[in-house]
Amino acid sequence: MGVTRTDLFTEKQNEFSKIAKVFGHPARLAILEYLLKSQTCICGDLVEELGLAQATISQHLKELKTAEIIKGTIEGTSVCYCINESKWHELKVTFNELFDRYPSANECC
Amino acid sequence: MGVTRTDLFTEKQNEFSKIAKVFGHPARLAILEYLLKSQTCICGDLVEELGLAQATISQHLKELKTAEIIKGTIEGTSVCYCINESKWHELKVTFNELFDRYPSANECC
DNA sequence: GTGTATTATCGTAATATTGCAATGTATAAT
DNA sequence: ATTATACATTGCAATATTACGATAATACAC
Repeated sequence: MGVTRTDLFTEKQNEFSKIAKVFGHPARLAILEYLLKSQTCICGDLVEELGLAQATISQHLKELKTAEIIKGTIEGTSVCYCINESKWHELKVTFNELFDRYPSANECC
Repeated sequence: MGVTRTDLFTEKQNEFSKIAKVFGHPARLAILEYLLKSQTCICGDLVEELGLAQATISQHLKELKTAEIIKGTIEGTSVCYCINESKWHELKVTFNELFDRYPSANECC
């Protein structure tokens, strides 16, 4: 017990929840918002921007990269991060597909 | 250590991540999808529908209710659940506000 | 009242996540 | 080659989440 029963759910449900979980931490949201705001790739400033330790930021960046929400390209001694545009658009569609499934004529409470 | 540093982030970031976290579990997604599909309130069938124990379902329902994503109205001895329409629409807007923040002219990697 | 059905809550075990110091790795500059 | 800089990784402690059996709590039927 204590382990998520992914076997009980559909592939889609597991995939979606995995992505949602990445958005489910304020540090990762802060990173994404900073990348959105900066209009370009960010090389390193993140540790100063957020108040977290370098190791912690690195860990969050890794999760964002694993989920393919951001890309990181090595630029000399630093790494430039930016949002993965195609994935970002894909996510917008995915989330909207869920939200739009609300029935227009719902006879409910 | 081990505790999310909510103090470092904006109210909005903390709120958003809290909602995203609710979507971050396949069982809760499965519940929501079932509610979307059923077109009306569901009284209890959820335990049979998903393969999880009653206590576990109840716990997930509680989190969905706490986040105000669903409503539960007592109907005799059972409880009828349905999606909170206004919150649902609000969430769609909130998520789209994030996704639409991607700069149209991004000079990036 | 008693019994039944339905859902909530409690207690607890297993696992996951978060955060950070310390250390490792890789590139650049001198 | 040495040093400095920027990140990544490791190891660990604190906390959170997930799951479920057992046990309430509540409403209904009788």
